[in-house]
Amino acid sequence: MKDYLTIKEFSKFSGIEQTTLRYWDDIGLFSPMCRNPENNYRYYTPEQLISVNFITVLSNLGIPLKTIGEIERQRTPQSVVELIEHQERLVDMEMRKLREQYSIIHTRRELIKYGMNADTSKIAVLPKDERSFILGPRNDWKTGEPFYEYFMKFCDMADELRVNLSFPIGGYHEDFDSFLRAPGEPDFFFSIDPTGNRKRDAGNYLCGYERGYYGQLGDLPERLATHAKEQGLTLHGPVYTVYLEDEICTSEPDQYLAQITVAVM
Amino acid sequence: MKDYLTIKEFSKFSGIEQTTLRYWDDIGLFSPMCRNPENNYRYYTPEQLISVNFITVLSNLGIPLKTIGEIERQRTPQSVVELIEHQERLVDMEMRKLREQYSIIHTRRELIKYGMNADTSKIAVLPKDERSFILGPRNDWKTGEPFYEYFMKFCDMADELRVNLSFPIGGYHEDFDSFLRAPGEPDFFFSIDPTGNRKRDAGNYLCGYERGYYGQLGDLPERLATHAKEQGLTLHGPVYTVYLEDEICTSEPDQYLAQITVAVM
DNA sequence: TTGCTCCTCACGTCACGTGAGGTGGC
DNA sequence: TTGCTCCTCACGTCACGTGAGGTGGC
Repeated sequence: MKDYLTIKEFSKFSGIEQTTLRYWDDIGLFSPMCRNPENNYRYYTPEQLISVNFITVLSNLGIPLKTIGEIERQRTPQSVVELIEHQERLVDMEMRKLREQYSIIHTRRELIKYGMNADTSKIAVLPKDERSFILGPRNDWKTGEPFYEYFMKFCDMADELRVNLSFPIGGYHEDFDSFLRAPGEPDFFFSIDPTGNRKRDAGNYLCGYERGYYGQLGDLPERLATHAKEQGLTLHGPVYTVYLEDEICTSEPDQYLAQITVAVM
Repeated sequence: MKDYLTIKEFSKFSGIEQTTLRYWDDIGLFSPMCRNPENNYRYYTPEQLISVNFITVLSNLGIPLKTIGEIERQRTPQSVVELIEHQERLVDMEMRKLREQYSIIHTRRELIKYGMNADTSKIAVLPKDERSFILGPRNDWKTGEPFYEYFMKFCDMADELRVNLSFPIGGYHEDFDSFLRAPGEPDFFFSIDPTGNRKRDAGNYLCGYERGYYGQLGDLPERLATHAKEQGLTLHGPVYTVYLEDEICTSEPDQYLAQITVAVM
């Protein structure tokens, strides 16, 4: 005949830690129905197993305990419905955020894995899947202004462009000539965001790699040009520069891995 | 010609608070490229805008800063891929949890709203949609053993039954006779979980309400029986007892709102 | 006596947030 | 002088977690 539960029992049935129950008691959020006056033991009722659950839910949803206490004190069906509707919207936003975080690390992983498995020593024509991205504003390169000025402009516009800067960022030259003229000065930056409005179409791409710090492509541009000429390839459309391995997966800046892709007819 | 960014500028471009940047510097997680020796001002490079992003992502995913620091120090493409794969699984679990929390508050809201809009003064036959639930173990009522003994058994088995106790819980009588014999002693408890394996079918249900504390149904059982007899209704299948308003939305236990439903032929 | 459960303090933790008081260049 | 940015140091916050030291019933 158990009409009261000790803190241990209550903890077991509710799944809430004893320290948490004591803390909730201390701050006046949720207290045992009574105490043993002799030894001050806490005694909970089985009914409290039900009422504690809503606190757990609200707490899991990230609502501060103080707020939960205030809600509890003045709850009515109407106010609880409004609270829940508000929380439903917040959970919805949280889910969107999580999906985006997932997408970011997933995209990152794909790039790194591609780099790990690629034969980075040679230039080749390879089939590529469609990939979405978001294009930034045009970079008007002026002599003297350094690279990062343009990159920071891109960062500064991220909010407006609805770009999350945590997605990998690449360089976009309008055509191969533009790339050859200034490989380190892309006409645009782009964010490799799978929900982006632009697409690099599926198809065959001339593809080359070079290890080194940002913008240090060595003789890769010339090698790509020579390869295209020798093989009689017609290059068309934009040139994409993407770093498959960068500061995220290596601490040696001269080991970053750049990938250049440009569509062949 | 900005080759260095002040903490204010870096904060603006990266979206990270100045206090956070100082804290990350203090704990050695992420420090400015250099300091002004005279006034100790922090100076960041534009490249750091890129490298800080991954820290933000990992932190957003809930990885402790200490762990992020350890990862950073020994990162290789291989280890980062493994880390990301691990995180993808965690994000997946987090999304499941969020969906469940959403489902819990959504179910709660539906019940409360139903109670608020219902005409609780009269018994009526109403069409009901299909509803899923999870049935607990059978309660073998013995004289002397109080209600909560059985309820606690249900709580105790929650883990095995894959029942999340935060979903609303109801009473289930196998048939109307069983309900009439002992309205406060359901043959089973059930959890109103939309992903449950059992279903209360869509169809017409005799439906009555009563305000009062758990199990205090007053003369509702007899009123239901009388109504069914007068209207020539044949009741079949289980009787569901659900509290549409309970301690979650009111602080007055005698104002809880019970709803009884049983299918009519 | 031993083992177990409970108690109350007090202090630690994590990732910052918030002043307080002071500097330095225009 | 005023306004602005930056600094350090110290203390606060939130929701607990972790002992330390002590009680009480079988």
